[in-house]
Amino acid sequence: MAGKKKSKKKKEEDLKQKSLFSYVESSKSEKMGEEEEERTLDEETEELQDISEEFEEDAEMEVEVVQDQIYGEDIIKFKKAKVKSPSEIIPIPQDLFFKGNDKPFGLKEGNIKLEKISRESVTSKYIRYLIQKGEIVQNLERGLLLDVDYDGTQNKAYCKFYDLDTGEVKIWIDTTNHEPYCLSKEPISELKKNKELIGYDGFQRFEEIKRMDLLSDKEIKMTKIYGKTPINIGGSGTNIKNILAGNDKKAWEADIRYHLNYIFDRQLIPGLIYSIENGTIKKVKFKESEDESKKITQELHNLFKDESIEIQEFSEKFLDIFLTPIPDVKRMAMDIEVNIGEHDYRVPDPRQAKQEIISISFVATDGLKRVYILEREGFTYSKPHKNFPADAEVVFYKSEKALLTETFRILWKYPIVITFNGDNFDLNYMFHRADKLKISRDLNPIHVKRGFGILSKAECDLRKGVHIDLFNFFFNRSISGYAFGGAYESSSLNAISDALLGKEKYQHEEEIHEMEYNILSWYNLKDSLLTLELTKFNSSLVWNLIILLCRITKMPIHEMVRRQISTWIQNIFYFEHRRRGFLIPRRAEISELKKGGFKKSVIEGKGFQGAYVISPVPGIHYDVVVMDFASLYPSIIKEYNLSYETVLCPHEDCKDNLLRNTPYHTCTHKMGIFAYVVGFFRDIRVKYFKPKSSDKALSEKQRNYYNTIQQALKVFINGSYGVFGSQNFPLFCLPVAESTTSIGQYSIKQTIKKSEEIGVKVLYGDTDSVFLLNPSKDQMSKLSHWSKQELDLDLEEEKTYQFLALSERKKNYVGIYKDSKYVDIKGLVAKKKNTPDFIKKVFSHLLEILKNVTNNEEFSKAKKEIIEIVRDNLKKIGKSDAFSLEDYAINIALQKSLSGYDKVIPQHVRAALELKKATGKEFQKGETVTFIKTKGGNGAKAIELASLQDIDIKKYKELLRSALEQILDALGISFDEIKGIKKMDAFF
DNA sequence: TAGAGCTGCTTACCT
DNA sequence: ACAGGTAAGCAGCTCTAT
Repeated sequence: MAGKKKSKKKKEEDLKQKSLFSYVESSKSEKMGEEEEERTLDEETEELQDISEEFEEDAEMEVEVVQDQIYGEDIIKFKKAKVKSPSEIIPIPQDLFFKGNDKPFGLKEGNIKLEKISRESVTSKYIRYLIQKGEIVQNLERGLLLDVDYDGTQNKAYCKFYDLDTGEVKIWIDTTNHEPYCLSKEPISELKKNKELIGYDGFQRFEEIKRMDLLSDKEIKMTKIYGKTPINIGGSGTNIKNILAGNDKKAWEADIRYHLNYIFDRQLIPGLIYSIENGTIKKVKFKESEDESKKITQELHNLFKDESIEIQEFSEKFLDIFLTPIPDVKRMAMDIEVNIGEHDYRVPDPRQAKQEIISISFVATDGLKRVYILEREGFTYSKPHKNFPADAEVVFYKSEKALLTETFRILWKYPIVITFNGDNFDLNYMFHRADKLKISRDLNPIHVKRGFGILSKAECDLRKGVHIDLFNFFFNRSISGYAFGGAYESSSLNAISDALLGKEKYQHEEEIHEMEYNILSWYNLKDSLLTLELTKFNSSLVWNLIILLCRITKMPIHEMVRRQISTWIQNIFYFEHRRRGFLIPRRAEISELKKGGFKKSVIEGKGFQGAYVISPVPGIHYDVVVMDFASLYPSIIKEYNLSYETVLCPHEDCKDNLLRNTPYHTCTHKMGIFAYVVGFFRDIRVKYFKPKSSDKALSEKQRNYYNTIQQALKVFINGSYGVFGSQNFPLFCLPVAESTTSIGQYSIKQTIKKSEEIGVKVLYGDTDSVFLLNPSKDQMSKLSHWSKQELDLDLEEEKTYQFLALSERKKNYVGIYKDSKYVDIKGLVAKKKNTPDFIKKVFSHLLEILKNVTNNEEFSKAKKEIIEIVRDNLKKIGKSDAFSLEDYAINIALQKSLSGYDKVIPQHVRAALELKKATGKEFQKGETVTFIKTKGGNGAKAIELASLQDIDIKKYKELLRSALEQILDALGISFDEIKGIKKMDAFF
């Protein structure tokens, strides 16, 4: 039955900490401790049939199913296919075969003749086709702006709108005559003397403009230098930027990609609704109900009425962004299966596209459920798999070319196509495979571009529609970390793409190329079902999140889903600069003016000093209250007016406005751009959307929506400090980063002082928290008030431990929550994913005992039991009947490719190299190696090659010892003491 | 020449 | 192309006692 093996008790604390996404965390932790039973195909598939109902009512379940996919632990087990004699082969019923379709599609539709243009991109050709056909949209009532890009052939920006009335994508080309440009501080008269510039082919003309220069806090005259095309401005080779640089002059805003520049200049907001009238686009004020939006507008006005003018003005600009409902759009998920040979461990190279595509599945929001299957020799089909949905259809093809062609027909039809890893695999593969099969490019809907980012080798767009690769989105560090609570961090990225091909880890089961049609079709369809479901669950949470993030970042969807938080934040600030007529500074300008570096980092080689960690008071403590500063760094940035232009501002009268614990001053005239943007996000989340998201007076749908907004905001709030502190951030300003952490250090240190003054002992603390020994309500509120008064920061009660074990180690402790008895483990070896299971088992046994301890008497009792357990387990190591080989396994991730280890070769790398040599298995960056510590040889052996006799008993005893010492230390038990008892036992 | 002692590399964690 | 601080194990080296 669906999910029967998973217990559904949720940890109260998880709920509190992770809000909506807590179920991800809890399902993961439940998985950890459990033995993974083998689920049969039946169980799995029954689950899927119920998926749609389940997703409505049971959030926990959905993600479990999804998790299997993400983790590459797709648990489907198949029986090995039997080899059949020819008489056993039943032919496929004729009516299941594709019957042909002559209707033209793609660029073949209509009788359009296009002249050849060499080196033209496939999208550019499509746009020429639309122009010729008269299908560039001139009038549109309500269009959701999805994408903005640049088209080389037209030399113009173009937009993709989702027509809310027809569900189609409409393409609009800029009609405002926007041109590429960069800026110079030289006057036109001076620039005219530059023969190279004037004579340059790509140069267009000059224009005098004014910009506010934040660094000098003055309005300055500048020259706008127009180029013919974006590549004439920046990029590589000869261009205006380089010509200026060659003459020792600088160009401003020359590195902004054209389509983004276009968005900034036109102040377009992707994700909002626009209308087009006779070629002119206009933002639609979208108001479902006048009263409702008026009320919210009023509430938000009141919220910010005491804030700075900068925040008030900025908040106005976000009304639309938050108030406009997010339309649920028509979309289709798809997935392909490729015929991979036996014993082939490599992921097929999409650019080569050597193997045939044997199956493609489609699932769409309009009810489409379909699988296209290629007929191959030796396979039979009598009826669908018993779990194959009744409303899904299978179509067989005699040729791969027809199969792919018909796939393209569907791809042209849907406005939004969802894949999981389609950039690097599915779409990329189909594009190149189509070339191989000599399918006309005019029918091919895919546009393969060069990729960027950590893992993207390619970016696959659609010429007409929009492609969203969920792999990119889900593995964005901020999305996985802040929005989904780090739930799938432990999975290697490569394992997921492998899981989609369904081969890795399933060597013992039937492989894809051996599957009968009924199994293959169901297997293939299931992936698309899940992929679409990923965008649909929780009232389209993920889709809503994607659109909200587009609106907040002002990035086109194709770019937003593929970029990291630093680019998102950069874009927000560029857009804001342009909105207010601020000059976007050059990176070097900031660093020359504001050098910083007043304190060295604790860690050698880091850019600046970070947080302060209080040395713990070792021992057992009861009734410990943890208080912490609510979003410490963002609060500091807002309250202390930290921004690249305000810290060390040029005004004489600000020079004595020193920031605490730093040699820097900050501006008293205006609020800095970092300060008001981060401040606004923080305030509106904490004071408005977070309370709304749990407001019982609202409908569930509304609460869900507000929760999505507060979750999206959290991404920016939590990510902002890290981005500001990154040397690669174009607006990086060392004194800002230093001031943030330095004021943080000051705040926590003053808090310790104050606590002790009012008679509360501080046991420990890290960055933004203090662990207080049994404080009274009165003492806590005193501390809170003092913090607000003296530090301008909110110090709040976070949690209470009935029991807390501290060792002398920082970032290392075990606490048990007072009410829920939830065991909170931080940093201990036993918690780390590279610790062998048998150690984790012993450890959790100890914790079970500690759970009930509330005072010293109970503790002494527990102590005796613990000594007993440790002694017992030490003896068991290496005994054949005690632990299994898997219990000794150590998992370590490869942070680099195998060849990248040139300084030292760690054990896990040696184990991987040995396994590669023995079996040919490839390891990629990010993948996890599972190995056993062995006597002699390498000292390590991949689990695939090891047996129980190989284990190094001495090493494992050592490991158990050091893991347990972390907690035994705190309990006041010495390991030697335990060993001593063992000896005495042996004596008597 | 084995082993002690050290430094630096590597990974995983905490906030 | 988000930050710094901490713990732990090991690789690889030099030095030293034998």
